[in-house]
Amino acid sequence: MRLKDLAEHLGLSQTTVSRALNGYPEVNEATRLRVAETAARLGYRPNASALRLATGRSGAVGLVLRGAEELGPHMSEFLAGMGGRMATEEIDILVTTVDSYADELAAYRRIAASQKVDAIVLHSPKLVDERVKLLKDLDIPFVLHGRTNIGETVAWLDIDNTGAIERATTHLLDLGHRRIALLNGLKGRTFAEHREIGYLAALSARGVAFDPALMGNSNFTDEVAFRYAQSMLELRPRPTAFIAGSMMTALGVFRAIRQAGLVLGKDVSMIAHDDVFPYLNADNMYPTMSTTRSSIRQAGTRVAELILQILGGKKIEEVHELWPVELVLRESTGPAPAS
Amino acid sequence: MRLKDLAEHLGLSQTTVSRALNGYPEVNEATRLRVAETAARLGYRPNASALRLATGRSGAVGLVLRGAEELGPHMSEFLAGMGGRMATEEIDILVTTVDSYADELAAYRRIAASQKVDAIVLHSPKLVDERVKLLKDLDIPFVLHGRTNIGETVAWLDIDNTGAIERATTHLLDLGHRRIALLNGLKGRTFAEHREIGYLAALSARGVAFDPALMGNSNFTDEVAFRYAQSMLELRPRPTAFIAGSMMTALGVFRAIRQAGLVLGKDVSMIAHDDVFPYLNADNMYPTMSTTRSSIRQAGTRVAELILQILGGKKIEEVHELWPVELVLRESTGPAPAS
DNA sequence: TCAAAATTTGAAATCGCTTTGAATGATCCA
DNA sequence: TGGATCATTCAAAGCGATTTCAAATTTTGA
Repeated sequence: MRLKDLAEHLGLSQTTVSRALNGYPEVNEATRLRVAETAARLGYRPNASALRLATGRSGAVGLVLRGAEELGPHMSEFLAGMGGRMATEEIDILVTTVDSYADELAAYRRIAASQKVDAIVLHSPKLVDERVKLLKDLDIPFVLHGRTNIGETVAWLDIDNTGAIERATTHLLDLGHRRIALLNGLKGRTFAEHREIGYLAALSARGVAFDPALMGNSNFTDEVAFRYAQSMLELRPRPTAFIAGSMMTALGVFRAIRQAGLVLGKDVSMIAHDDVFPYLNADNMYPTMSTTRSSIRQAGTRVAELILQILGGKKIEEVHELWPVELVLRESTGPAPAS
Repeated sequence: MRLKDLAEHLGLSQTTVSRALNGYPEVNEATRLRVAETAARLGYRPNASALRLATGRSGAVGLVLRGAEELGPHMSEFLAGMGGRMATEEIDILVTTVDSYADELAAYRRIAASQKVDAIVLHSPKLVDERVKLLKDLDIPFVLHGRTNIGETVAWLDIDNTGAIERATTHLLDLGHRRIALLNGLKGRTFAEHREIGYLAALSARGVAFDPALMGNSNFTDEVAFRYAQSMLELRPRPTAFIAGSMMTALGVFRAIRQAGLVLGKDVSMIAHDDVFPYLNADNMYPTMSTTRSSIRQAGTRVAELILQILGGKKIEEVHELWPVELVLRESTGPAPAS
């Protein structure tokens, strides 16, 4: 069913039908009603490609993922959040997976040149990230989830990683812990660097020396976390507290603690960063897990909203949001054991 | 940069340039080279919308997700698998999220009517699933991940859930277990029903009575699994073995076992179904986890391949794949404790 | 050597929509 | 009553590619 067919069916011109459906003012109200009713009855929908060609808008936003690493639980939550918001505007999300960083850059070039999307969501930035420059050169609107390239004008939404980890660390220090391990994200990623800054700031504020052996940088998988925690627990004196970068990490640390014959919340404390996965709940762990909490799904929803605003004409220098992170204390944190 | 610009730049007609780029035979080899070189140098890419309109192919496949529940770790792995394969063909994945089942049906209608995708991946089928009929009516090619509507001609790829759980159950019976709990997926979902069939078959083959109190149907979250396992472990006689529907479920069961002061692999055995998440490894658990294993990411890759075959003209009645599932025994399974 | 065949190129139609600019008829007011 | 204004409608021109059909040029073969 094309517009032409519908128009013939109605005995009207394509022009009028198109206008009627798109809410232009210069069409008789009775006609509009008749058109709307018939279109609905016949299940007419404009052909997406034609519509895009005519309007120059693709009705989609792009998301490029390095498949293996990035399409994990964090991303799927974020995606769910974005999807919810975009769905209400009937905007699609175009997911492109690539294998390498070079491929990622090429993917942006391709997407931009072929005009497949109206905007892009950029994510997992490094402190200095050339993707920003590329997207600017390509002149395609984008919102960054995270922060990068201090000083450069970019639309972004980020959580206060520094503040979160600083508070968590300080809290552990308050409880008497002095050997506090940090299982952080990959070196170079902005969020990981920010967390490190918060961690170091808290330590130095109390005059506690930083021990590089107590910091790990890796992906957030329970496996790597297990290994890290295991070897850290063999140190003497061993750490009495862990700050885990994600709930997945927390699971690994958890196992290592138990395997070492220690009790979480008593011998060893832990605070994990909780991105709020619906299937992995800090409140339902045993013992319940103290966390720094920020819903990554909500962030996805909001990023979608920001994209819509930018497409609506809002200036990117006005689009910045730094979300506070709450510290929720539960059973996994306790006073440092007497040494 | 439009085709027209490129053509002018080259002093050729759009026709010739288009042909040269698309590998038509009737163009001089020297010309073709010149065109290809210039196009590459200038970064020309055909406008996706125009190309789609002209060819009638959208170059995308659709995936409709009920956001909240479905965009979890399983789906993101599957998506990563699909994405990898589709990327090599420069086919996009269009992710649409919806809130309800009714919305899902409406989404398919919309997608089909607006011709946004060339094919659809249908997933998470129920034993009887009206979405199949809808997609057939809409006359849009699709591949089903899973199975449904026995007897109906559909292209599908599924794993042998029945066989997997039957073997797992049988193995536990062999170890002397008689009270075996099954934490299954949602009632009505094909895979869950298939697993139940395998479970019941194994029990009845050994003359072990089925106890409804030992079966749970729910989503695969560690939280629900924890609750189920917790209450099952309060039964007397209590279950001595668990079959967990996923690795997330296993984590919950794990915690419940430990909370009850029991030891996994000794007091209680467990076999979990492992979809092979890169961030949650059965080999690295403590104790290591016995599993029925089948990579959902590989399934995604293969489903993408099947879609390409169908788009290439392969008949859907020739597209069926039933994948065997391996049983990998590790430390979480042991002989039933003397009662 | 010259008509026929093969090679190479291009003009214009097409895909299905939006939107510009013009036309039609109805309404208004002096 | 008649010119100006308003409200509706439509024909046709894009949007940027592919593809049909025709034309120009070269090559072939008797």
